[in-house]
Amino acid sequence: MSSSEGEDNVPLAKRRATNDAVNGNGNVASDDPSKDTTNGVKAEKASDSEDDVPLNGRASRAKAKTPATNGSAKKRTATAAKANGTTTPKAKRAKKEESSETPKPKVKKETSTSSAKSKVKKETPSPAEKKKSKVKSESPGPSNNTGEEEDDEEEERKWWEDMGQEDDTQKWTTLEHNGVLFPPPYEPLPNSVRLIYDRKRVVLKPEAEEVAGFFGAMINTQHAENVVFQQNFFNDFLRVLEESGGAQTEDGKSIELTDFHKCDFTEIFNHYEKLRNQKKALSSIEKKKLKAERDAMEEKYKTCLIDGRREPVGNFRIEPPGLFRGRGKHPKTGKLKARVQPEQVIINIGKDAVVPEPPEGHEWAEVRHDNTVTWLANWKENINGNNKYVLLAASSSMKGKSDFKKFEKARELKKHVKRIRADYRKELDAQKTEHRQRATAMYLIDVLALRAGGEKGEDEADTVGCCSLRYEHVTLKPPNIVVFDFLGKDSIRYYQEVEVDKKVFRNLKIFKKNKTEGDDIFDRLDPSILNRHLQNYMPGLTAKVFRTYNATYTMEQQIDKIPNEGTVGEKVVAFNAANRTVAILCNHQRSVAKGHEASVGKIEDRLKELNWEKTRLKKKILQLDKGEKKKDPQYFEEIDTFTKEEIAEIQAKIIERDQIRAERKFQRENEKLEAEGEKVQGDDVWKERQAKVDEKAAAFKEELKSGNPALKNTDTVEKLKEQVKKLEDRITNTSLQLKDKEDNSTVALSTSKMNYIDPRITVMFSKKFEVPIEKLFTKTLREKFAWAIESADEKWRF
DNA sequence: AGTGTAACTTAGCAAGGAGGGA
DNA sequence: TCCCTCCTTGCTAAGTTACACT
Repeated sequence: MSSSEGEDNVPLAKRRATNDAVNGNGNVASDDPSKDTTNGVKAEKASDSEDDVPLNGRASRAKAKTPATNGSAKKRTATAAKANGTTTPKAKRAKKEESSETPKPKVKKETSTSSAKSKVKKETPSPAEKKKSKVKSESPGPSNNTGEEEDDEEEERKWWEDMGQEDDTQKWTTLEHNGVLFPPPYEPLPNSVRLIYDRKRVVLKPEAEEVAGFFGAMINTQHAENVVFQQNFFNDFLRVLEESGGAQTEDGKSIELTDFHKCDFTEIFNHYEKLRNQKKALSSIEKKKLKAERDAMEEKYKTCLIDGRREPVGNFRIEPPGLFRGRGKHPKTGKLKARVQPEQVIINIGKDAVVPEPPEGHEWAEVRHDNTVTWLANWKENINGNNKYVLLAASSSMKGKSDFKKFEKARELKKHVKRIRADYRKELDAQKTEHRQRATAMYLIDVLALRAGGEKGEDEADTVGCCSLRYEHVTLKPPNIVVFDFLGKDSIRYYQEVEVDKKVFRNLKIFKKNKTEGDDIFDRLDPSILNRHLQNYMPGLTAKVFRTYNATYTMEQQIDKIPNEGTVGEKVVAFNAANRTVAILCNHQRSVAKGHEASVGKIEDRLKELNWEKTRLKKKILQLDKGEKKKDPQYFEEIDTFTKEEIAEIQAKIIERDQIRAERKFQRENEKLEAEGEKVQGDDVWKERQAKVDEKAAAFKEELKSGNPALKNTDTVEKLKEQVKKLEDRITNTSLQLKDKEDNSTVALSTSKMNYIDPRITVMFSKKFEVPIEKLFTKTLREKFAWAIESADEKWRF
């Protein structure tokens, strides 16, 4: 709604990220800097120019306060909000709670369902409440839900119409669900399939065999070639082997396994490969039937009831055991990810709901009734000790609300960004190193969209973000070019040569002084310090909000540049180009698809061919009328661009292709005839076909010699010119396609579309440019962003 | 004040299915 | 019509951030 008032933002210069990602298989693509197409980047976004907002007491106070302050976050939040004049929902709540008798529920472990419930009920009798009681009466048995109440759906889904006054410490009032789905038990291999060790087939207990199977099934992947992965797998395998009583040869002698390289998994691999193929080979009817069976069995897990509304559950499946596929140089990659037992799983559910039954003979670790969290179940994973959660699906109102809030927060930042930028510009000169570092980091986060960059442990992959940048990640090229080269989240390489503000350059130089490889550049800074500082400007402001803000802002700028003309297809391409700018800003890469090079090569060949065909047409024109050349010499300039060798090559390719096509066609026709019980075509037919190909080849040869294509007697100058035109269209189209393919080969558009670009921008584009939303959002995305599709119009502004 | 952890959000990859061109 | 490509979908790893704890 807030119309773009300000040019407070110079659009980001185009940058080109490198494709040198780690491919997720632990192989850091060995650096080949020559490959890095690096364009210098001008980074000057936060120009203090025309700063009409008075830098009033607020800013200076915030600044003065920050260093000394160690008051509670709550206090600061309230102050900031007050100073702000804008009473955000959060601030309102804070005020409310201060005055209300009940202190803010400090709930973490113990459940305050009842107290929190009653409190909220008194304060906000929301529409959802009313519905709740209504549905409640309809569905008596909590957990035998099969998704009936379809009637009041439209009503249900419009949570976005009354956003803003909800309590976000309490996530639900009633919650019913059917728990989680465990993976099927291990099915031992048939006796014909064994691990082979030192050329001997060995017998394993199912426990050990399962682990060997995990590896065996993936020996064709990159993981299996990673030495760390092999080591970690083998250690865990040996441990399980020992625990299960060791291995025997087939004649019953016990055998000790000690050397990974003596293991031969081919039998196991072939077995699983066979199963995969069998599954693939099923008829579509059988596949459908199996799917229907699976769906029926999973039905009850797919939804839950929250405050009486039926909501989709996301990952209700407990993660199956396997080998941990840590990314990049993760030290634990390949370790055994153990099977999760019900005894490890905590169920979170409403107090009055029926608790789902654990699998026969088992029990849940705990049944909890914590309404301050959104998860339905959780367990601790054994590799890193992380918690895994069963959460609602992206299309649920719970996720929708939090998405909505995320984007609203980014929009809120728009109001403050000018001042924040002015401040960190000024603070680039601060006396205190801490402040100078903070300002420099803010610059990087704002301009380059870096992540916050928290500290990481020894037992994780060595990746960094802004605050954790080290000496070796930043190279300075005077006067003010900085080369960033580091592995970020997911071990994706960030490589960027950037022209930065002179002060930033100077500061980085200072921060690097007297340090060496391994030392933190920002040694006085970490995300919590940075975020604490940001809270002074705006409640809830953190480093990551800048990524959202800048992504959406950039998208809006890009869209504003698109002319509202042309076909839908052209508009979609333009939209994607805008999207790509954002993806590049956020460094969203993907590894190049396996067949990419080949398929690009194919298109290039095709282009070459088309261009050659064009020169042929023009040569034909000249044969018909030499005078044409005088009329328009430029038009005929290109006719000699191809050397004889190139032409020969192109011709050979065409003939080769024709040959293959002719053969294939002939074969297929015969197969069909045979299937229909008719007589197949004989040699004579084939000879005819072959002759045609040979004829063309001969004509080509002749043409190569003479330099002139043979004319057809239907050819006229006009017709030929028309053909040239058509060819030109095809050429433009094909090169556009090629460019798109190349541009997209290393850039992932989906991540920014899904997580960073306010969907209302896309909806605005859809409406303003009359491009159906289906062309911009997939079905899942449309479900996820239903709130945006309904609430934004063609005038919507970020 | 620093550290650890819970709770989410963000991320790229693999498999599979839909859709489009020869 | 068939194949192949491309895109979606599902999966789970890897981040961030708030907050509890000491």
